[in-house]
Amino acid sequence: MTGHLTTRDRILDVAQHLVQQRGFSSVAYRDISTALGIRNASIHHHFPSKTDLGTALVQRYRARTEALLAHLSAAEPSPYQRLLQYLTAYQDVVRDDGRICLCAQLVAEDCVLPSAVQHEVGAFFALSEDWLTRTLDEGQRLGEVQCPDSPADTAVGLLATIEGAMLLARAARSPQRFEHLTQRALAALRAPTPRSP
Amino acid sequence: MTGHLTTRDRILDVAQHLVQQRGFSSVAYRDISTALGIRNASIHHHFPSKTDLGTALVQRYRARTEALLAHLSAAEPSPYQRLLQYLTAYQDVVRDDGRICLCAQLVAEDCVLPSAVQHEVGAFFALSEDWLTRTLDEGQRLGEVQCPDSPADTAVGLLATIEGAMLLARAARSPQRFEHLTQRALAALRAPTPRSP
DNA sequence: GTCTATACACAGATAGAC
DNA sequence: GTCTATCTGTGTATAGAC
Repeated sequence: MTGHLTTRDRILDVAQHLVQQRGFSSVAYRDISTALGIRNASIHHHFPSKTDLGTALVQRYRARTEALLAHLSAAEPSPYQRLLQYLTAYQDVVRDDGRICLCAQLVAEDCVLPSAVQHEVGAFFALSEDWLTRTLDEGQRLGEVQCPDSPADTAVGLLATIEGAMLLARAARSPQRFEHLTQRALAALRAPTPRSP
Repeated sequence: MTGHLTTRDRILDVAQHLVQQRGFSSVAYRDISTALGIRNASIHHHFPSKTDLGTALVQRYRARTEALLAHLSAAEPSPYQRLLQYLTAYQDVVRDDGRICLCAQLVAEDCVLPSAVQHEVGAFFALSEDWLTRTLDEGQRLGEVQCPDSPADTAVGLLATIEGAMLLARAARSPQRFEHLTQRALAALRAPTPRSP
């Protein structure tokens, strides 16, 4: 369905990839334009200021995440499987070029970001937290999941572990570290099967 | 014992504070010099290049952390209390001006850092992980702590939660969020008291 | 919508006087 | 050890031709 991407979309794609690696303030127009074989001025035509670029970046990221989470909730009946697939999405990112969650990267440089970007980042985490809370809650009611605390507290704890695991995996230069860490965290929440052998 | 700080030390103090807020690449010589009422050239006299400054910064941070952990191990007999005091140190940082762990901040901009700094950051996390592992292990042998997995795996999970909690607290602009999150994570590791009422 | 050319601010860094 | 003065590179941003 995506045979032809507009220049605007290709700018956002490259920019997101680079920001996930280096951070917003360490990505220059030059980096994006050379990667695309265009000129700086072309980027400014689509995004007049860097603030505009940053804002579009997080807005798209949040909207896509929102869509992914809604899709998971609709398509996968098992809450525990939903959580596994949620993790898989992040694992794919971490495995690729030392990237991490866009918003984990952005929140690290929070105080030098345009306020519009700051607010979108906050909204992203609130969104993730809500979805995790609802999913854990449903999983618990179905007997698939066992939360040590309330679903809401467990959700924040899980989210913190996931975001922190990206940092540790990057420090260790080991994407595997992220996978091990998060899978263990999720396994700890699985309810014991009612009565196996 | 610290009535008079050398200029070098004062530069490092201000620089660390700023880097913990904004990140290494977003801190300029200008920021440090104006904060101290000196000139850029003076900083260059003590740290010829920014790489030198960054390296000295993480080296000192790691050495101080090493000293703190050694002190905790020596001064506090209860492993669980040691963990609580470890958390307290981070809580003080998070409460102050939106700062986070220096190395959490640095690892976010890992790929734009001088390699000497990168390696020190890796060493910091390895150090923290080792100490947590030993402390959890001892706590488990004393019956104070109950690890869901091996002490080593539990230590990495705890460290990830702590580092991630800093990011979430910053995004939510709520230092309290860090405290709640980490205290819950630690409480989950406390072994049930043998036989209370 | 993309280009060339350029303006302007600020970064890190160096030379040399005091 | 700190200063003034200056160099050089790079960043964002704009004007205007095609």
